[in-house]
Amino acid sequence: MVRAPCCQKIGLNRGPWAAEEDQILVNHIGRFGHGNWRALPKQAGLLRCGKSCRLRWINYLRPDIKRGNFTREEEETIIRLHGELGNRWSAIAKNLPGRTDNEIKNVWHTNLKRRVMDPNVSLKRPKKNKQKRESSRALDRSDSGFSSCVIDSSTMTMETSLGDRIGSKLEDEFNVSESDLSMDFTTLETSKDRWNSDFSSRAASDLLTVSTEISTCDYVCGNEGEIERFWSDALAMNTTVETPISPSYYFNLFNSDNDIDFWRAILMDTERDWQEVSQNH
DNA sequence: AAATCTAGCAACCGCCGCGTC
DNA sequence: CGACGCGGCGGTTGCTAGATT
Repeated sequence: MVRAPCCQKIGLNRGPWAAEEDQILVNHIGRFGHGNWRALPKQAGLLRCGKSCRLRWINYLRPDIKRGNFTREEEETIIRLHGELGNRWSAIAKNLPGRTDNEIKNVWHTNLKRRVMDPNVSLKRPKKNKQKRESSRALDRSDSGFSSCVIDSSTMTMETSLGDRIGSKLEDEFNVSESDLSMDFTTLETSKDRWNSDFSSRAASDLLTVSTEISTCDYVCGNEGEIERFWSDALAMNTTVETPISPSYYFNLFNSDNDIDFWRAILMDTERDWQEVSQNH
């Protein structure tokens, strides 16, 4: 007896997922879980095969997925584990929380493999203003932009999972030079002097509204005197402090985008999480 | 400005291993 | 023990956006 195909493909949707399909899948799994992938699409009312649903959930919709560019540490881990394990992507993924085997496989083939072949090859910078596919933008809940702001006696480092998006924005619109950004565009590090002389007037209130626990109030960088107060408070602490940045910061940063609904959705989705983190901080 | 090339990555395909009957 | 069903995995494809010519 010939084994039945994994799904009856006639009449089923293929290709990129629509926002409505994502929503249905998320809602269904949220309510009932995913005990049986094959039965799930029928139960949920999706015109997809079970495999497609499983893949979409695991690689994209799962709430614990970490998006954004891979950090240098993650890349080193992949290279090291690939040396030990070979193309066992799922085994490698187990060592990188929030990353999927598919994503690791992609980053290996598009970037890391060449670097391993030729260590002299430079790190490729992410594309500027890269747009996600329409279907993928629909429910980009995991691209929260959650971040940290680390302040020590002489520098401020902002780190973001928004990767090239924030990097491109900073570079293009606020005259932040490449030297101030990390290779993967996830980190902006600046000295107090450079911040004051080069960034604060230029970036003004568009750039930064940092709401942190160290402050007990908001620093609206760019307003007269606020940046000085920011640094004087930071310097007075004389310690390294790590706190989350409010998603409002990103909303302010990107609020000139045409795709305002997209960013508003991210804001709404993450503000709640951020408040929880802040309360526990 | 248009055409072409390239990189990134979501999604598909087919095979495999394991559990069940 | 073998057939079957299912989930999981790795290889590959093909679409899209950005870069280059």
